[in-house]
Amino acid sequence: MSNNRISKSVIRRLPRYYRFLCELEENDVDRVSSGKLAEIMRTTASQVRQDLNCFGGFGHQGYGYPVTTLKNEIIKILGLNKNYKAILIGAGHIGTAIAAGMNFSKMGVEIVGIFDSNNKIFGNTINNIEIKDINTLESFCKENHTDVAFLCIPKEAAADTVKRLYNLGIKNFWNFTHYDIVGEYPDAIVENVHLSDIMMTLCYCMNEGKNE
Amino acid sequence: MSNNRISKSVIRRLPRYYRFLCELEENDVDRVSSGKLAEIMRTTASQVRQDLNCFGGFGHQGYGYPVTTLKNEIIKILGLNKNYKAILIGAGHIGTAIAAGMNFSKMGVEIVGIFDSNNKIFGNTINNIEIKDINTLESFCKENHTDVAFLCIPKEAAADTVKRLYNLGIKNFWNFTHYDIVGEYPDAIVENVHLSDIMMTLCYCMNEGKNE
DNA sequence: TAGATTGTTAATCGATTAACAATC
DNA sequence: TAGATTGTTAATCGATTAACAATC
Repeated sequence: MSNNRISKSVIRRLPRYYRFLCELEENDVDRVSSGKLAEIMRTTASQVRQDLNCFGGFGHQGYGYPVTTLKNEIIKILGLNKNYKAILIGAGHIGTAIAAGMNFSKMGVEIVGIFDSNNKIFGNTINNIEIKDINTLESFCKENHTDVAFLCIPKEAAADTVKRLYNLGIKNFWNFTHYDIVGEYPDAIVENVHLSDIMMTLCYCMNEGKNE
Repeated sequence: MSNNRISKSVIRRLPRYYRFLCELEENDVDRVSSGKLAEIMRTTASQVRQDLNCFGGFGHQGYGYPVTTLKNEIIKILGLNKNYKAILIGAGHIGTAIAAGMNFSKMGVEIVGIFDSNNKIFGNTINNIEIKDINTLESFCKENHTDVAFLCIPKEAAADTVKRLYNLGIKNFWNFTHYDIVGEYPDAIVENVHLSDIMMTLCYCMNEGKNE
């Protein structure tokens, strides 16, 4: 797995390759050409070959790519076999949706703790995971290995919470707030999901061309 | 508002400009230079000026950009003043989180209907909006103008639902499913949110560099 | 073998950054 | 006026696409 700086554009496409390869596998397709994969992905055969070649020669000339092998390689490349432990902070609407609605086991990720500041919901469970007092965060993390934190809290609470997490050695974040984690902690690894930004982009696109 | 094809990269940054300009306005800052804005946005002054100039000369040499004016221009550019009417399909975890947790009025968007196929929740409300039987979709849309649909349903239901919506003349989608709307309807305007893809990208980044 | 299809290099395209004259 | 800062053009950088020799 030669890892000489893969661009973010390539990485962002990997989950899509993974999804489509899973579908092909389910349909008992055992090989696929870059052309066919490109068609499914709505891109070019060139891009498919360039992308996959970042990680090694998984294809065979005249044959294409073996579906299952390639799928398994992408699992390893993405690290879906790593069994990451996650904690979720903020059991509000979005936090609950994430914890209850997503299939993390498919990605080798496990939510091991859920925290909130609202004492009315302490002890409630989401998917059999108890909601704990955010004040017990430090003691929990000292006893339970944690790889990544999902931030589903109001923006006002974010700076303080991230500081506490960072001080506990947690540097990986899935951030649903508008707090700029990387601005404050340049070595943090962050994926931001700014739903309202995406909604506004959609507003633009709906509006586009309709201006005179 | 000269609209000769603005690139998607620029559009995706507009909501961030908007957010930071709102913050500046709240702090009673009345002007800002491209350099200062770049610092806040963690980009370059060059990019800020290039971006803003796509839409016209909002700045003044030697002075910078007037915060409130610029903010209001971006509202118009994004179309946050259009009062779009949305319907939400699927009142499960993510649908509920979207309907209950987001501040759409800030973006000039209003959810006017929520639909689901589960008769156990018909009549329940989210933010005072009643959950209706998906079978009443057609009659509802014929009586109520609808600009955009939020798709928060399982993938299996997506193809059929999108077909019904498309046939009702709805071509704008906020898509939380993995169904490929544009593949099927090339003239549809779609923003996809693939949360599991983002999570996998984060897995990669957490994994990165840790491979020998 | 002939046909298919890869891996990889070269060409193109687009986005970002730098530079600087214009001007408030 | 001098200093600041824009608007805009040119240079650079990166990502995508095209082309083709290698080879299964």
